[in-house]
Amino acid sequence: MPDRTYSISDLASEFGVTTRTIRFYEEKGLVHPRREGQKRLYSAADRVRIKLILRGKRIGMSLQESVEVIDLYDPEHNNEEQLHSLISTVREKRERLLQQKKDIDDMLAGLDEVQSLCEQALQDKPASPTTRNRQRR
DNA sequence: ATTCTAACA
DNA sequence: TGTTAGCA
Repeated sequence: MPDRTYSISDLASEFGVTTRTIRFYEEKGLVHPRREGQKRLYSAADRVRIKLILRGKRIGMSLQESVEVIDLYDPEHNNEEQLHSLISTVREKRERLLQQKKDIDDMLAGLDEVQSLCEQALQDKPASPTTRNRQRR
């Protein structure tokens, strides 16, 4: 049954998002589920597409960026122009991640310093009565 | 009970 | 995106 279909709530609950989020992606043209009257019917392919979009979101990609990557799986768009576009996107993504890594390392260093000062202050000061009570247990 | 559209926060 | 209203 590889041709199973999913309701919008099926996918929403599976991916931990609201149905609004999935409809929102459709508004943005990220997915085009087929309809059965008014109701949306998502195919296994639609499901994968949404999964990839959410993954891209987690690693900081914009919805548009995710679409660019996802479209590579579509033979129709594997032309030279698209590939150049993707290479450009990947390069920019790499630069952004490196910058984030630097910012995180700097902040981590700052936190180490603060923690060190706090521990130092506790060590140089005699334990308060309440602290002694906790230590006794 | 579910889903849908539309509109507003 | 969340929420909410009013339908089907």
